[in-house]
Amino acid sequence: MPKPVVFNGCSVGENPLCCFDELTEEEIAFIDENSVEVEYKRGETICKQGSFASHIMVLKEGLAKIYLENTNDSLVLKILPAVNIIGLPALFDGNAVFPYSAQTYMDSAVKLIDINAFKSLIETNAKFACKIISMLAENSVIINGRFFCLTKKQTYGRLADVLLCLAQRIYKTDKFPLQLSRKDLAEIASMSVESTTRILTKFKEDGLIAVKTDSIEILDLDRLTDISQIG
Amino acid sequence: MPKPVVFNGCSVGENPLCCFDELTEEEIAFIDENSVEVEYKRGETICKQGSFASHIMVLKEGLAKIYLENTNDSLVLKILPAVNIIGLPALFDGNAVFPYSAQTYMDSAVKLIDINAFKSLIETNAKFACKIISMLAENSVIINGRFFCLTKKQTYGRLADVLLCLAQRIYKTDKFPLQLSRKDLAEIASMSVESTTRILTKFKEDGLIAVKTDSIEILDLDRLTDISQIG
DNA sequence: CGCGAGCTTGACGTTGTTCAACTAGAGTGG
DNA sequence: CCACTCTAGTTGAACAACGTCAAGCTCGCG
Repeated sequence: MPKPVVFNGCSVGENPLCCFDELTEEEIAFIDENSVEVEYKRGETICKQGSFASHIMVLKEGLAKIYLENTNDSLVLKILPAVNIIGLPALFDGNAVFPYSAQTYMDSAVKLIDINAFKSLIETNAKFACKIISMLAENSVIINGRFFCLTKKQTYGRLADVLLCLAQRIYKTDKFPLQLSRKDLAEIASMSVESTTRILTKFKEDGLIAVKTDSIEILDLDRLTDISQIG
Repeated sequence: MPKPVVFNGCSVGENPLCCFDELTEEEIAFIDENSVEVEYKRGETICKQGSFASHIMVLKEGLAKIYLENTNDSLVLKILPAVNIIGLPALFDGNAVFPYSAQTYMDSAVKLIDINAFKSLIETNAKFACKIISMLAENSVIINGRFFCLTKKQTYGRLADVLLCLAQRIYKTDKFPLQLSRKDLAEIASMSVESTTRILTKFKEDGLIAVKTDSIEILDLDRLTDISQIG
C-alpha cells in the first residue's frame, strides 16, 4: 500500500540554500566583489516582471512573495522566507528578463549578485551548476504542487493549506504572528477577501484555530490537515 | 506603453530541443551506448509519478501529456509534442523519483537515456549543464503561464487557449486532426466534459471554429485570441 | 440489427464571487 | 478630549459560473 500522494499549496522548499557551499574561497570572494546588499521596507518591490534582469537576488532576511501579474490579475507563485534565491529562471533566458515579480511582506535584506558574475561561475564550476539545476528542479516540483492545490482544491482546503504552510514552513511554530492581512491571505489562497474571512471564522467556531488581532494559533492540527488534504 | 502581458495555457516551448548540440561526437556516442529506444502505443504510460527514475526520456515522435495525479484527481501540467525531453526534474532530486507521470496521446517513440550517464555529462560539460539550466528555466516559465491561465481564466478562455495551443504550437496549422477526445480536451482545460461540449458548440455557433468528427479548424483567430486573453 | 462508447443537451444544485451595509480600531485635527 | 475619517475586517443577500445528474442521440462495430 503506497502512501497517498499529497500536494500542498505551500511553496517553500525544505532545504536551506546550499548552492554556495560548492564555491571555493576565491569564488566566494568573486561573488562578494560583484554584489551589493540592499534593505527593503515592507511592501516594496524587489524585482518587477518583464524588467531587465541585471542581478540574481538572495533574500537574506525577511519574507516575500513571488508572483505573476497582468493588467487585471495577479497570481502568487510562492511565498519565500529567508534564506532563498530569486531570479534563477532569468539566468539563461534569451531576453534576460524577470519572468515574475517579487515584493516584500516585511522589512527585508537582499543581496544583489551581478548576473554575469553568477553565470560565469556556473560555466566554470560544474558542481555549482549541478546545485543550480537541483534548485530549479526542486522549485518546479514545489510550484507544481501548489498548481495542483489551487486548481483542484476548494476554498476550505486551500486556506487550510496556507495556514499550515505558515505554521510549519515559514514560522515553524503552531502560534505565529499575523503579519499578513486578510487581503494577503486571500491572494495567497487565490480567493476573495470575504471568503477568507468567512472560512477563518468557521475554522475558529469549529475550534481548529485561534485568531487574535496579531497572531494565529493552530489548535487542531489533525483536523486542519484533513481539510487541507480532502480539499 | 508596454505591450500587455499575456499568459497562455499552452505549455509548449518555442525552442527545439537543443541541449545535445553542445555535445562532442564522443559524448553523443556515450549517450547512444547508454540508451535504448522504445515504441509506445496510444494511451500507454511512459513514466509514473513516484516511481524510481532510472532514465531521462526523449520523446522523439508522437504526443504526450505530463500530469500530476492523486487518488481522486489529476492535473495536466503540459502537453508535449516531439521532440522534447521528459524527466529533468528527477535529475538531482535526492530520491531520484519522477515528480510526475507521462502518458501518450498517440503512438510514440521514446529514447531512454540512463540517468547516471546523463548526469555525468552534466558534471563534465559545463555548456551542456547551462543548456539544461535554460531548459528547466524555460519550462518553469511555461508552466507558470499555464498555472496563471488555469487559476485566473474561466472556462471559455481556458478552452480557447487549448484550441489555440493545439493549432499554433502542436500541429502548426489552423485546421488540425482531432486526435483528442472531449474527455482529453476537458482534462487539459481542467473542466468537465459537459462544459467542453457546450463551449465547443457555442464557438461553432458563433463561427469561431468548425468542428468535424475528426478535425477542428480555427475560423476566426482574432476573436478566439480575444476570448483567450480576456479570460 | 442491436449494442455500447462517446457526445450532446437540459435541469438543477453547489461553490464562491460581488455588492452593499455595518463595525471596530487607529490616526488626525480642532 | 472629542468628533471625524479612513482602513481593515465582518456579515448577509443576490448572482454568476460550473459541475453533476439524467436522458437522449449518433455512429461504428460485432
